[in-house]
Amino acid sequence: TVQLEMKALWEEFNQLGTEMIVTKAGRRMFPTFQVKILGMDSRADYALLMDFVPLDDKRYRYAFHSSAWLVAGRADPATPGRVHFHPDSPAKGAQWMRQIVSFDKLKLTNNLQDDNGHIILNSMHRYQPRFHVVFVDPRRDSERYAQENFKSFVFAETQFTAVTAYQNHRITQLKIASNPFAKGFRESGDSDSWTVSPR
Amino acid sequence: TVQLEMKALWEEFNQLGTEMIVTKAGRRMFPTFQVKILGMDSRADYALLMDFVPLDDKRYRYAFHSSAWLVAGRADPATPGRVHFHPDSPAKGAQWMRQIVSFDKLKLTNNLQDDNGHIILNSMHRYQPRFHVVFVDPRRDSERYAQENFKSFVFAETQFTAVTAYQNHRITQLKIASNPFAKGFRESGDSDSWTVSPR
DNA sequence: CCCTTTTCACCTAGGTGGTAAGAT
DNA sequence: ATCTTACCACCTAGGTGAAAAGGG
Repeated sequence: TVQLEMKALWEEFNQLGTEMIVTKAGRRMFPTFQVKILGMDSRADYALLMDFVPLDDKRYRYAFHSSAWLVAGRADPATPGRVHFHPDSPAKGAQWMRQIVSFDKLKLTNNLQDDNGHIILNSMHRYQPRFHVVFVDPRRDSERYAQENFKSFVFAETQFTAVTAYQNHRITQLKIASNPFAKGFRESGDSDSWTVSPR
Repeated sequence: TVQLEMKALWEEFNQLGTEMIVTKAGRRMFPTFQVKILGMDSRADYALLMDFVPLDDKRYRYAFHSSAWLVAGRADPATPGRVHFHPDSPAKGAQWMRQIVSFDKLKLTNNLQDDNGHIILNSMHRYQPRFHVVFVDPRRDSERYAQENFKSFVFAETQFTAVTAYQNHRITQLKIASNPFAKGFRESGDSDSWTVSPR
């Protein structure tokens, strides 16, 4: 079983309509996708990875006057469907379960020619992150058991719209309030209410 | 075979008598111990690690007037003989050989009660870093082959004296001139001659 | 008009030796 | 006297959204 970390924060973003910045150089996600894993075989090897699937076949635009996302037509041509392996992969179940697994090295880009292994997404499109656990099968013909050695997890509250600049100002405000790296844009209270516990 | 990186810099320090700071919280080495590895089995698993052995059974003090290290008696009681595994261990030979292997997470401490897995050394004592390659033997009774699955490398130019504060001012100057993190203490030329290539 | 790119000040996070005070 | 500790200003390295400029 897998538990999503910072679930309350994800839900707060999701309620407003989460946006994630994509840049040419690659931008991290915030909130960071982090999970707590239980029930692995401590001594077996696993690889952990993520990918992103389109939530629909549409392109969106943001109507500022009504503060709402509108369908703006059919989706652009699909981007190369990349996968991000957690850099500690492969590792023993015991190591994965020891602490929260954080995908903070994952970056999103809109550069179709990206050469850094980042996840390529279309801006103004909606995506659903997926998390996959692959059991590294020691058997010779392990390919044949690919299905049973593969488990996927989807958390609906992590879906988002890719953007090159934030559209919904309330999303911007929540990012500034909750991401430590954006502290420079906080004006007032600074209530610390969303200070993220380290690692 | 194993090649020591930044060999010229190590030799320049060694000629003056290298000193490495030890602190309660742990201090990195500078220069960083880095090696290029050749001749591994690309598909086999290896663990890479370092340890530190006393160069002699003596305690030293520094005579400022003569700018020389003098023997100050017998060594203090030996510290716990710890080992530092490279954090990427274990990994395939191909991955180790792909690029320079850097032990930049290794830290030296004088705290006998250290709880962070750092290397514990006695200040004012001389040490020789050692580098070890362990072949992860897939055989069941691999312990019996420990000897043949183990290779050690010693570079005499990396030996040093552990200190809590620099003694030889020329060592201080060379550290300031060659360590990017000490750039704040450079006064003049800033010739960039010792700028270290990244990673 | 709508969206993207570039640059920037302002942060987090952590590695430097200097310095002065502390310890033995 | 000799060595150690704690704190500091000053760096490296890199993650933020704002703002202005760029592109179709």
